Amino acid sequence: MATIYDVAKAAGVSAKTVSRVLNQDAPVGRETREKVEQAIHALGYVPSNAARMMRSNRSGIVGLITGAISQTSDNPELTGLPDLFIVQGIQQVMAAQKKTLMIADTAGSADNIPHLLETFRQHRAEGIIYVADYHKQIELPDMAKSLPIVLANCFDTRATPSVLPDDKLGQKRLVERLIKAGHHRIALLRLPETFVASDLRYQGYCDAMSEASIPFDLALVPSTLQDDDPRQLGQLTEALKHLLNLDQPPTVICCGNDKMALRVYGILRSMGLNIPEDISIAGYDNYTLIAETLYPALTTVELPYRDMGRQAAELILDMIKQADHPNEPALIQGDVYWRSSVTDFFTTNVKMFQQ
Amino acid sequence: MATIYDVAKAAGVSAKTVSRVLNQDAPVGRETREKVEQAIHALGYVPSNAARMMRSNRSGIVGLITGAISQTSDNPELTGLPDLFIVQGIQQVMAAQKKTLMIADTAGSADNIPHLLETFRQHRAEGIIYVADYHKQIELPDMAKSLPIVLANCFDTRATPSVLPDDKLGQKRLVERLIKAGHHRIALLRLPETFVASDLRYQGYCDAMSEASIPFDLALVPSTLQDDDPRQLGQLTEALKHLLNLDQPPTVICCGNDKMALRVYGILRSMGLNIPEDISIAGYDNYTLIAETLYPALTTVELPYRDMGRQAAELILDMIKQADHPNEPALIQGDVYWRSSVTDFFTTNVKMFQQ
DNA sequence: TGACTTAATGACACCGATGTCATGACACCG
DNA sequence: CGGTGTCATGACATCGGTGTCATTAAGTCA
Repeated sequence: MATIYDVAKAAGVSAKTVSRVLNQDAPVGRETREKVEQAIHALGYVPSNAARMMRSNRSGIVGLITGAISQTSDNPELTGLPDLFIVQGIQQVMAAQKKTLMIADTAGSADNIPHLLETFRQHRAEGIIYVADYHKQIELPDMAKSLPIVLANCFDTRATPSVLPDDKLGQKRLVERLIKAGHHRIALLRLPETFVASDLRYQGYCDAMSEASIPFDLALVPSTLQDDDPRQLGQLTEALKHLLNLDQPPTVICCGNDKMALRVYGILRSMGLNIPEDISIAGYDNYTLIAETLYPALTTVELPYRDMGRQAAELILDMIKQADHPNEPALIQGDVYWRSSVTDFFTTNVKMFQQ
Repeated sequence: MATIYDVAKAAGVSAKTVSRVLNQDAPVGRETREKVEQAIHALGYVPSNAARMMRSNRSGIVGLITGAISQTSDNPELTGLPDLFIVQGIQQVMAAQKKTLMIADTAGSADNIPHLLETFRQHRAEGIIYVADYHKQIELPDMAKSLPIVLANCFDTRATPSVLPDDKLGQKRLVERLIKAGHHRIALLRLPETFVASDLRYQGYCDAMSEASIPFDLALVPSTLQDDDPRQLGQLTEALKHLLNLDQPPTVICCGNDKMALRVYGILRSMGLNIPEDISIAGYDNYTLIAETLYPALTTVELPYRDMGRQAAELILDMIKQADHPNEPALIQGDVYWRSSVTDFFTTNVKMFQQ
């Protein structure tokens, strides 16, 4: 591969002049510039990042640790790779800032993290973003303290800067919207309690109900589900039967996530019920593959992954520039996507065949 | 950040000796080694990849170009991010070989590719893998020729080494398995013709039917579908009505992919039909989020993404070592996943509630 | 017209590792 | 006891860029 000296020789100038042409950091004569540019083109010269880095001591590299690539199989309930959208948001910001994103993954085991950090250090990464596959608490090894670090979709006990989805507000907004559509008997099928989001969304549900002065009814919130798949189907069926057999059955069921909603669709239909004529269904996540493909399309709340990614990226870039960092997690809001799986009692026009 | 000289000074030895301890490429006295190791630990020293790279001229970096991170929205039919599994397979191999994977994405536009290649060159990437989001033909800029390159999930007209899913064989195996289960009237709902896979799978279907001496019936293969979402639902409904109204209706319908199968579930149920009692359904892709979550779980063919990734990674590493490269695309087989959406007429035990 | 600025360019050191070569201390062999 | 080989270590050059400083020529101002 050609070096700057090869270019210099070919153009009949000094290496430093070639450097000036490349970086435009000092005036270069028109003719000289053209000669140099020709030589660069002719030789197919591309400057070596390594050499640049050595001199400047700035790598322009931001490290990203995720289990997204090599899927974490510890929780089969959530193997949807949605966290990839976070990576996408990060990538967008990094590309715009001409930073290089170096992605490493945990291969499903947190034990690999120290090794990944080591690799990032070797490459002189300027900061690190850790992305979790779902909203959860984590604990990073001490080693991670020497570099600016941002957590996305997770948090720890040391107040490491983090970016999180606002699950509480999201569920609250959904329920508010359901109430506005004329629903009063609103059921909530919670995620397993092991998920941080489970409790936050429950709080959001309670807040919305209480602000609308609808008395809380525990019968509408069956106990949380187990997360191992084979049993969930049976539990779901039980929970649904329970809800449907109430004196005042719900008019709408909020599912813990879109995947659960997909299951609920199947079970309800096997019971001979139509959605949304007999009962309305809402999800959470706005996992579009499910939410938009289901028939009828699913009303749900977005998990604002891309936004979270962008925020996390901007945060780490700020922290790299100034060693400053926020103390509170950034909560990112997700919108309600209103689709045809929920009846709006105040809209006569019930669309049957619309996506 | 500490340098090798800092370590040398702290340990009272020369930089070269520290280097020897690090690389274990020459004998070092026991005592000296311990002093050096202590100094490394005390200073938190991590060797600079950039400096190493300059000397050795080997970066250990493999570049990866994909639209997976920033989703390609040009084909909303397939926005499932499945190609991420390919990246996962690649990552596995690279990590095992201690190579660093540098991931860049096209941000949805092929125009960015030259810029990405430039960046990889600056980092002195030793080879490049291009990953497509679905099986398709592509055309890379000429620029790409100077570096070893492997295409995954796509191919070009210049016989660039590539790794592809064996769509023909996959569909053939599925149909063979259906026939073995007692099905003779097998319908195929094809993907839009714009997809390479559409035709290959059609061929696989025909091969299996003809090898089983089942006469080909065009009525069982309605014309391919359009790929714009809103119209597809209507078309699907039409196609299904057509199939169900035949004198000899199919006992099983093969859908172009799992997502289409998800739609078909919804439509058939709204017609009052039960799966698989009234009609069996099969998909393609083994998109587990759909295939395993659907009720009943979906029989489908795996798109062997992880394997393709691994193959592509091993191929590029071979090409880096020896400038050798294969002329024929590597076709990767995917298994049939037999689940409860298809009736097996030779098995009395029809499981109803099993995933 | 002399002092001073600005443009245009090159010589040289330096960033942090490692390859090459040299050196001194022993051990072993005949 | 001198020659040869291995161990243990250091001095120094080198990889490919860029920062610093020097130099020359040309233009500007009082």
